[in-house]
Amino acid sequence: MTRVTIRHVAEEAGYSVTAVSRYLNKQISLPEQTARRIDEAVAKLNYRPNSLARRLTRGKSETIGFITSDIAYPLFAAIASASEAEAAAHGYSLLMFNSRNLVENEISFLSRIDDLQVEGVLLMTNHSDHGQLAKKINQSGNVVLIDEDVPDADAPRLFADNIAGARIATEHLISAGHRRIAVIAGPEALLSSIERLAGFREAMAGAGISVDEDLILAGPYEEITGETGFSALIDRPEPPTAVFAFADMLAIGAIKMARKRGLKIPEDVSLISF
Amino acid sequence: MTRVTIRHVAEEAGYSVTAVSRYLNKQISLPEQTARRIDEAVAKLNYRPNSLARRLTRGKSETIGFITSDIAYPLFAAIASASEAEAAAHGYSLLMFNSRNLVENEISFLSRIDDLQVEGVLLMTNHSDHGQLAKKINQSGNVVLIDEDVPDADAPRLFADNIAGARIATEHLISAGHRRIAVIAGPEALLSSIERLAGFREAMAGAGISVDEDLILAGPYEEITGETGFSALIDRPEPPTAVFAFADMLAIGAIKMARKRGLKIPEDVSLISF
DNA sequence: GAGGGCTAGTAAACCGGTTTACTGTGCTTG
DNA sequence: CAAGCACAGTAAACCGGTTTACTAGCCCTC
Repeated sequence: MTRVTIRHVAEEAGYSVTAVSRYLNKQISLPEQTARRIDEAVAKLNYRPNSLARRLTRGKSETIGFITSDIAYPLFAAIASASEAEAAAHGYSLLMFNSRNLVENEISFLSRIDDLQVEGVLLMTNHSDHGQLAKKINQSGNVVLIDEDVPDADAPRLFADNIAGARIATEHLISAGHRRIAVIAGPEALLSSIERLAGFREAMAGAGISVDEDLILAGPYEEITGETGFSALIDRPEPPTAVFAFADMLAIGAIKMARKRGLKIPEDVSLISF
Repeated sequence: MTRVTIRHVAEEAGYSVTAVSRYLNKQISLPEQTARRIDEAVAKLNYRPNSLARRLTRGKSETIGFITSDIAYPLFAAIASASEAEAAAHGYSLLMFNSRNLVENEISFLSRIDDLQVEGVLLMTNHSDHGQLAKKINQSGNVVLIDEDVPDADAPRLFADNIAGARIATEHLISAGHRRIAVIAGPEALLSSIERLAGFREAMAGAGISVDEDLILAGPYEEITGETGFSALIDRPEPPTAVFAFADMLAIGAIKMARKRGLKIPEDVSLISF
């Protein structure tokens, strides 16, 4: 079963390759009879253009890269789903990469812009950058930063409203009567964590509650941070009555630890997550 | 900024394109000095081979398709993450497609095997098939069925142990003292749902408990099925004390409905999910 | 000193499309 | 009735790699 190429179609139809190519790409209009003979040849041979060849000549891959630390994180999976739908609507496909939160992986994935594997990249990083990533982004171009910032990168950005979101979450806990509210935050240098913390402080200040700095813990956006953070908070002499986790993975870790230690949510301690 | 091609490198190094190509692909060993001059030319021009061109000549795309109904479903996201990791370890990439559970989308995505966009496909379907899908799979080849079967398809398969899993889940509920156990199942024609139901019945029979057929509801693996199913079960004259949801999406729907109706899990009714 | 074999390369065809530049024919039109 | 133009279609170059088949020079050996 050798592949059917456009040359086979041309031969079958009795026209030149050029005519077939241009007709199939609708760049030329041919008399009805000619068109029909080409259509028939295509149908008879079941011709499907080799998309690799087309992309090579066109210089476009009709593919967009999608880089997250791990697509198994629910937020990223949701963004992936929505992005793929929009890409598909424009005839594009999404190429998925999991960086495992390593800068070198992110950079090597971004290189695929250079070798034309992808036309652009949606980048959701999850750690702070010391310049390498920004440099690569500026070199390659066609990168969009989603959810998390890369300082000094020259790229469009699309972020959640972290400040307002955190304020609303905090206000919800306050209005439920909580005063001792703990925070399990993300990495200290990350925009999302900084902004969410700002929103939290804003809400606390607005309610006239002073923030107990000992109740603010930070760490990577991973389950283990939620587990150890929750444990540490509960062990304090004056434990919090509510915990605000800055990400779902942190909340999941906290829930697991609560169960392990026999604490019930929300009876024993309230939990809210961004 | 025109692209740097292998011809530029050859010229810069003072050797033929052939030599450069073969050297870079390690198909030839050259004297140290020659090798160095090529390396230097590559470095100086910052040459990156055009992967589209390479794929065209090699006839391989080093890409695998990954088709789910929606990658936002946690199970699929987890499988995607693991698959991508394994693919990356072999130098392959994963192209993501969300079929929205429509056969025609699955079929059109599978066609990308035909036009060489992907070398193979991991297919997780979520509905029963009336032959079209199986036909397409058999035509294209290089499809692996994951999580859910397509009858009559000639393809390798990788499924969860649905029977044993459902049996264990059911036994867990029974050992916790439950006798009136309800089931919110998946689509009746789907292998996963059929097998899980078999596992459930096995466990019930093993414990000598008769199954109340009115407590077995079925529907698509979507939140709404969980919501309406849970509601219907609760409204029965003799409601169940425990509910076994055959998928996470069903359980999420059930939890939402429980909250809406003021019922607590597990105080008022137990819930377990496959 | 002719033949064999190795080294260090090279020219040209090829992958399967797209695109540019061009041709031959017939119909208008001044 | 010759110039101009539209129509229908084509040959060949091109995209940027890989691969096949081949050569020129050198050393070794019988």
